[in-house]
Amino acid sequence: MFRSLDAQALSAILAAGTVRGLPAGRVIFAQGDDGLTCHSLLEGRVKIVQARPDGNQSVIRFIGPGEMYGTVAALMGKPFPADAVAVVDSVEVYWTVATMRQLMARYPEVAMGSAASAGARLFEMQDRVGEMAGEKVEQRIARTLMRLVQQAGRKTPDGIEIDFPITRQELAEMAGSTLHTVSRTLAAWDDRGITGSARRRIIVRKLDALVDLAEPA
Amino acid sequence: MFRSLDAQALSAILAAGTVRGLPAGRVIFAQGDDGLTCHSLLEGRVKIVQARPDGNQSVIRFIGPGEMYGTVAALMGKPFPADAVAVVDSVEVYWTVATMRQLMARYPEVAMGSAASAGARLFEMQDRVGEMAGEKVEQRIARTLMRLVQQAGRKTPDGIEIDFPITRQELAEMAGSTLHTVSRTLAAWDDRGITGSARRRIIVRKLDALVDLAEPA
DNA sequence: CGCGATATTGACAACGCTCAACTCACGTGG
DNA sequence: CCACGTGAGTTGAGCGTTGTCAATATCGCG
Repeated sequence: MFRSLDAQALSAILAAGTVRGLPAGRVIFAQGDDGLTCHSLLEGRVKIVQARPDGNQSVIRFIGPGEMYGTVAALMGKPFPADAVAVVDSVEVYWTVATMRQLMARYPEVAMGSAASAGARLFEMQDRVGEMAGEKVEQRIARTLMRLVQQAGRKTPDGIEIDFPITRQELAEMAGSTLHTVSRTLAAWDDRGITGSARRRIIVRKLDALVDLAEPA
Repeated sequence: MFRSLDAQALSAILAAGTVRGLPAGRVIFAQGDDGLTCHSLLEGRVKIVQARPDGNQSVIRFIGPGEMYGTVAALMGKPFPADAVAVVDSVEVYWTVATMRQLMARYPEVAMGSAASAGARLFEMQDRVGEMAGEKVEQRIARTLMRLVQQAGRKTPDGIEIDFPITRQELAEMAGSTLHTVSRTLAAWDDRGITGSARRRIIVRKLDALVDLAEPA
């Protein structure tokens, strides 16, 4: 989202905020907190998690380097609707809302960029609502994996690997299922050579097969 | 979203677009069409429906008077991600993207307003993803009804009525279920005096009971 | 008046969740 | 260096919720 800015503007923008390291597991902001800061990830991986009244939680999305988070809530003056947690050691910049508003006024690209990213996420969420509505669990897991591949896939000689550690539990919370079903499903896919999974690591070996699984009959 | 504009600006904005009537059932734009127009509803009710590959469809949301639709896709230069269909005879204004951009430049309130509404919808969709992930059907139907009450509730001596005709099929497509289950559920609620439903009409008699149903044990 | 759209209801099957027991990998501390 | 504990993953059995199939009832509109 900062791609269209020249180096000078970029460093000015960075200088206006605060850069800090985040150890794995660190809670960056919590659901219900007043949205007073805008964040952008420089390095690592952050998950956005929504706690539900019944005690379960659902992973809304993973944030990668270059992406913004917490920004929409902050700009709207609303409380954060979810937690943000670093899943690996990471580095982020954050700004106060006031600063972000000034930056947006001074560099319209920043405003444009975050509007575009909010729009893209809106579409993604609408798609997900549609998917969760009618599809079977296996298809939802397949789609979830496909999204992860797109957002965090790293090519290896063996296939495409999700480039951060993810548990079956988390995958289940994204797909709207349980870690048991995810475990069984992945085991079956591993047997068929579609994926290769180990402790907190997943490799997709046959992306086309995964696409087939996502599209029903 | 036009609330903060004075009368003069408002009529200029209206004059820049085209006003037209929409008979019930009319398709305003279709999923996959290039997003070349921005729309706002003046009167009536429009549903946004996403067709899924398996042939089923899911109702993303209902649009009421004063709300914009199709705008995010148009501004991003993307195809519309869903159909828009008038559910009752309605009246809308629409603008070309180019015109909308000029209006946004001239009246920043317009830009602000649509950003805010996009943000609100993003939150709503995130909530829905969370809900669909773990909740049981009855809870999802309850939440769906609550949303409809908020968006299109009209007070009557008997309770709060959804002010446009809605089928059980549509309710099912919003809640991610089947019309059969919705029918059974509504029948049970009717018996308990929580709702009163008739052909294409739903009245909520005990909103608090509905809220209880939405929150699991 | 008749047909299509909408809704109701029952029987049945199955998908996937819940509960439960167990294995395995890894890191930590004695 | 090994024992232990904890977090992650696997696997099995049983059952409930909910979708599928099917038949019928009702309402409205043309």
